[in-house]
Amino acid sequence: MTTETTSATRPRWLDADEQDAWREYLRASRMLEAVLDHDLQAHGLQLSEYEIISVLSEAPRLRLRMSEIAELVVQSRSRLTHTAGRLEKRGWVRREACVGDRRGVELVLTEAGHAEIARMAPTHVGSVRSNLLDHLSREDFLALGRSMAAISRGIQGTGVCDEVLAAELA
Amino acid sequence: MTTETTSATRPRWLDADEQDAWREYLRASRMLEAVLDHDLQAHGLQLSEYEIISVLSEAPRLRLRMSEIAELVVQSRSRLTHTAGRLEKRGWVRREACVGDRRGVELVLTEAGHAEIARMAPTHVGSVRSNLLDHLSREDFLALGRSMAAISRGIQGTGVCDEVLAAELA
DNA sequence: AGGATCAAGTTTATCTTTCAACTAAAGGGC
DNA sequence: GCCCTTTAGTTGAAAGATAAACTTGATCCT
Repeated sequence: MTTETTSATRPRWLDADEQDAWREYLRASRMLEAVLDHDLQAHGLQLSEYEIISVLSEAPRLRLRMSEIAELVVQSRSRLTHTAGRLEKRGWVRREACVGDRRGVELVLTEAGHAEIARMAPTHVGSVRSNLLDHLSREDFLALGRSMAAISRGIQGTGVCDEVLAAELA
Repeated sequence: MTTETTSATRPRWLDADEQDAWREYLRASRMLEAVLDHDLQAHGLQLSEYEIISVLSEAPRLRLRMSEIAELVVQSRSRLTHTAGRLEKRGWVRREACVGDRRGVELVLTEAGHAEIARMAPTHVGSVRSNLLDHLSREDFLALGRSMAAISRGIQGTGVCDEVLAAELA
């Protein structure tokens, strides 16, 4: 029996089809990121900044703890601290002390921030549509979503994230 | 006159399923990037650097023009210039004048570079496997590849890339 | 041929991200 | 209560990415 472990052991190569698929994934994901980001730049904002105010806008009292945001948008805590600082400087977001936990900080969406996201959501959605949805059937798109969900569950399950996220969310 | 382009006009929102799929996509793609990048760091190299020497290693005479590389790996020319400089400093890559076009520069994989990629390919493939392939059936994975291919074709087709890549590959 | 235009790469300054070190507050365990 | 470990978040310096200006060489047009 050839030992079958998960990661580095016996790294049998990808076959031609798998390799193509992987290439396409990498290429398309980069293009998508570039084009979505570009479209948001019209509003002077990057995708990763947009994501932050977007999750805030859907949170219960328009507020979330830093660590929750970091987890949701997959950014390191450090990066989030810096980015939040920038958003705060523009007045779209405000820091507040956390009630139960005096170490904690909550990020709150301001009025201005709320107005801002309302203003750019249409553009962004249009952009997601024209660069992603429009090129796939609804079924293919939903299947894509399911596959990606399986991947993120898988990554979280491997314990790899114990290392990475320990580093990533340091 | 209100200028009517494809993207921003009539931005009907995504329905709940579409929205979930989009979220999952974004989240998983970020996690994947983080985890693959992390695994390569063990060899002191980022994914975007690996991609460059990887495409070189598969090119006809282990060499490609800067602009071709930029196109293949979806990086701006400027970024590639900087990154190539770093790789050159490590001795994995070398710049050579381009024969037919005196403006051109070819990036050539050195012996050391070739050895290096041989050394880390197993790790990387293992990482792609354990973080991506292992969580999907072969069919789902190939379907993912097809969908992503459709997306990149779609993005290139919109003419959006006329703006973006003009900017992106500036 | 001669000038305008365009394409390939690089450069420099600026902005963003990462990395490692740090402060401060919770949680245990005893 | 006290010490030890863990968690939350920040900081500052270094590394990397972006943007715009720039150089040089090709092309096109007449």
